[in-house]
Amino acid sequence: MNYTISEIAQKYGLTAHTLRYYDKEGLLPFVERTESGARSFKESDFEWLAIIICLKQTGMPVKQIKEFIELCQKGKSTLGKRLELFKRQKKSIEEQIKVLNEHLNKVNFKLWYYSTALQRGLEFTHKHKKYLAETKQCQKYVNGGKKCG
Amino acid sequence: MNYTISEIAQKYGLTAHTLRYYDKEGLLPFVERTESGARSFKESDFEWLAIIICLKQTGMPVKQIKEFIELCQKGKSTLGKRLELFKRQKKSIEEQIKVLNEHLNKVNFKLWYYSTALQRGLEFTHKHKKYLAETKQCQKYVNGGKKCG
DNA sequence: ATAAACATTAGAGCTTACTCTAAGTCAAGC
DNA sequence: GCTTGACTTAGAGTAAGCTCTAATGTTTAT
Repeated sequence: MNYTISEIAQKYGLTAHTLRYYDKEGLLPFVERTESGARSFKESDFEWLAIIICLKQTGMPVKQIKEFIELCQKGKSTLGKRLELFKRQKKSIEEQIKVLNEHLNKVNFKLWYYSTALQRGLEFTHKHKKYLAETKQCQKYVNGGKKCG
Repeated sequence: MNYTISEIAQKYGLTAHTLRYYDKEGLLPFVERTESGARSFKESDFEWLAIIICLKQTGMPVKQIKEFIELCQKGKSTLGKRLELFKRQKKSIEEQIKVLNEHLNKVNFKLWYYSTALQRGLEFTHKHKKYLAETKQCQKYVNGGKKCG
């Protein structure tokens, strides 16, 4: 079973434009063509697309994804390099998650701050003693006592 | 104690250019100036900078951060809107973390795949029975049985 | 007092990742 | 046979977020 570019675009939540752009950038060398030149995706391409989208969404630039695809094309002599690439990407994702969790704490603090302020109908200032005391308490709550923004 | 733009740039891992750009975009209306016109940051600006960087790193565009800063400038009548803003941002961050965790699974699978392939000195094909069996096993291991890539 | 090392501005330029347009080709249905 | 709609390409345009330049001014150190 073969698929057109717009079927694939829909399946992966992209546009046909974007897929052609990826192709032009060298991300889709595996995609075959019909006699008349139209791209013809097959089931075995799905895994490629999934990994491209994964790398994309974890912040890898298009150029670097292209390099990975090229490594894959070169055969098993590049297995080591590919392993290294994924080790780096794993570290990068873990770091991103860590940063996001820290920011989530900050946002939780702001949520607490604004909902408390709203409840009382007044905006606290940083000189407000009660605010300071409660801030400390909240900090304890949201991130185990570390200082937060 | 007051700080120059490059001191602040260094402290927050930005460039002076970027800080001026943020200022131009309306993100730093609280920054004061010296007699001669140079920006003069003070300690009370640190919290602003921290929250701007937090919103930035959690994917909020500069324009939207500007809107938040403007809300803050308008006083307590905007507390409700600010609360809403942070509720949305919290959801957004949680979604980002969720997506990254899913991708981390995919990357862990690739790590397992490449390190196994390297150990044996051969690249598995998808028709390889042993590969398929082990893929199933690995999938169980990395994400509790959900299909991955 | 003079040079070096900062600061300022407006505005141009760059990169990434699309996003769209124009002009054309091809296959299917009426 | 002709229209419709999906495909193709090259290449222009766009938006975000910087990044840098040029011209100028100010502060600091010798």
